[in-house]
Amino acid sequence: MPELPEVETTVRGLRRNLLGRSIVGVYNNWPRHIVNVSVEELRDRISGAKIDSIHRRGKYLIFTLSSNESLVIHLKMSGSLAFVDQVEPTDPYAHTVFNVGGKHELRFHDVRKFGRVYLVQQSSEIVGDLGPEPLDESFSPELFYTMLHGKKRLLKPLLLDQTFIAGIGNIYADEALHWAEIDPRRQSDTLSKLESDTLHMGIRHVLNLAIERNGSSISSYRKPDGDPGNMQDSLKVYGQAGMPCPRCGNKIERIKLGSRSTHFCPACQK
DNA sequence: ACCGGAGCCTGTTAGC
DNA sequence: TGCTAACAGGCTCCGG
Repeated sequence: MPELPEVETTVRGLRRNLLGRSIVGVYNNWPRHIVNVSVEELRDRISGAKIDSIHRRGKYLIFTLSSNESLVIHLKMSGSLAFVDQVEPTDPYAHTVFNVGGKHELRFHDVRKFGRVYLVQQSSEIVGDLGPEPLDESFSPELFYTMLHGKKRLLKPLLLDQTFIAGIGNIYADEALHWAEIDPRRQSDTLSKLESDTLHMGIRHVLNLAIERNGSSISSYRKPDGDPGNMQDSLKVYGQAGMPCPRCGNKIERIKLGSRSTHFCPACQK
């Protein structure tokens, strides 16, 4: 589910409420949620630690603790994080819950249980292999062109490869390619400099717009305050198979690419 | 190096 | 209306 914009929205929402608070307890009812330590060890090591900062890297959330360790969370397909008053009714899908500051909880709600929690000395142990951040200054059009020509792969699956570029998922890959009028079935090293520059712009445009709109809530994604995002209403191709392309009016198609559903307009994406 | 398929889970939706 | 199969925003592992 959540891609870069949804994770970024979550991070921004959590910063407002969590910075400076101490973790006082951990509850878990699905041990596989927590990857590299037991629930007991996690509880022992983070209880009493203060949350010093919250960052995003790709689709990971990184909580830096005063104990000099980092709590790293990946929401995977159906995860969301909610900051709630402890008196809120129990959520049966909140498989991991952090008690923060006594009267509040950070609840990791995750219906499909794919989400993961790690406790590490250095966040690089988890996020070290990720590709560049698409919204960073350092991710230049020139760098992107070089990256694309360093591979011979189908464009769409390449954009989903987190070691190639971090944070893009199925929705925003399709949206960025549509914005740039580029066919998702193209080979990465066949893009001209102009096409590469346009796709670079499309990626940034689509991600920034989605952040501005607090992400896409197609089914389960929620902001930390429980409200949905708004970007789902602005999607041009994702989930729009059979509908007219908003740019040229031709029918949007859905195909499989890299075993992921891919939505595009065969008329205006060349 | 790259691709496709299976697996991890459960809920919702499309189709018969 | 009711059942079944397909599908879902992610990612990893495996074999070819």
